[in-house]
Amino acid sequence: MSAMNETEMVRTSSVGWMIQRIARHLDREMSARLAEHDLSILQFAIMMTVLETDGLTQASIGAQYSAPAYAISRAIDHLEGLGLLERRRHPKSRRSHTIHATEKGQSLAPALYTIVREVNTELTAPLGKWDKARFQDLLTRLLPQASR
Amino acid sequence: MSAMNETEMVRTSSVGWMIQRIARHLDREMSARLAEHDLSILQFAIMMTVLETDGLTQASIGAQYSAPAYAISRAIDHLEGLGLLERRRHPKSRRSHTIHATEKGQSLAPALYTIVREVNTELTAPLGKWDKARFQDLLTRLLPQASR
DNA sequence: TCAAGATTATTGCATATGCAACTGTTGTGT
DNA sequence: ACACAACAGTTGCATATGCAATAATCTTGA
Repeated sequence: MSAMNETEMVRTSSVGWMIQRIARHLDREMSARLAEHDLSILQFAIMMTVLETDGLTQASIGAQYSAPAYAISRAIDHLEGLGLLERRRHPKSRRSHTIHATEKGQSLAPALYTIVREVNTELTAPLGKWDKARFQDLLTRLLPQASR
Repeated sequence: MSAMNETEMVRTSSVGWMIQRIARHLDREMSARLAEHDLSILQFAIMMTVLETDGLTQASIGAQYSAPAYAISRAIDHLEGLGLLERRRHPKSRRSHTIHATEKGQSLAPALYTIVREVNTELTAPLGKWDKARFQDLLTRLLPQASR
């Protein structure tokens, strides 16, 4: 404790600081792997969302990540340009679209799953099975807060 | 398990996915509070680093976050413009600078500490004392990986 | 010693991102 | 039915960011 100034104390005791560090590493790792498919992280996240639930509106996709509407709009422009998704008219409302994965989009799924699994495996390598489960549980308890 | 497709399984079992979610929330939270001081998150991180260790070179600051040199360069331009830091000639090498907090920079420290503490308190609110310590320990074990 | 390569920092340019304004549509209250 | 507010999505513009090229300096090894 003798050689530690206040800044260091604030930093080393900060859970947020550590999470940011890890997240930035994950960002770089994911970006590097997604570049091969010409996808940004947000575009990837949207693909995953649409693969999980077909036919969502842009607004409801955005709500999942608290992402602003314009970001979703542009990301879907890109994904539509790649032929992975398509906008269809909403059956009930003329101002919204429903978003659907194309054949090509669905065929990309396995590659995306692989990326997620690999990055996760690498990240959690230092943890044993028990610790990993515990960690996952702790994160889950923090998530609802983060989604507000 | 019946109503869960593969995408959902990949997502919900992904530690990285959860960390990203939490980190984005933290980003927004921090950015909002730092905006008042006209600081980005990187600029804030650099301030913290310099407050912790005075006289580092830009390269060594960058190494802390695996941040590219140009990002440090421009962030320090900004911080110098605000009068929080200053570049001085390195005593041994004419191509590097040493970075120092000004009076004004040092006087900003308490405000920065407060922001870190508040955001952390809010984040870890759902955890009890024991869980929080456990969480911190787990993160610490993942960090070395993330720093590579 | 000195040429070749590595290091430190900066900058021009293209792309990405955030904010605010805009269009078109739907909901609400009178 | 109508005016007005709220909502879904898009886009122009300014700023931020990433990449590659540059300049200056230092290190290394023949």
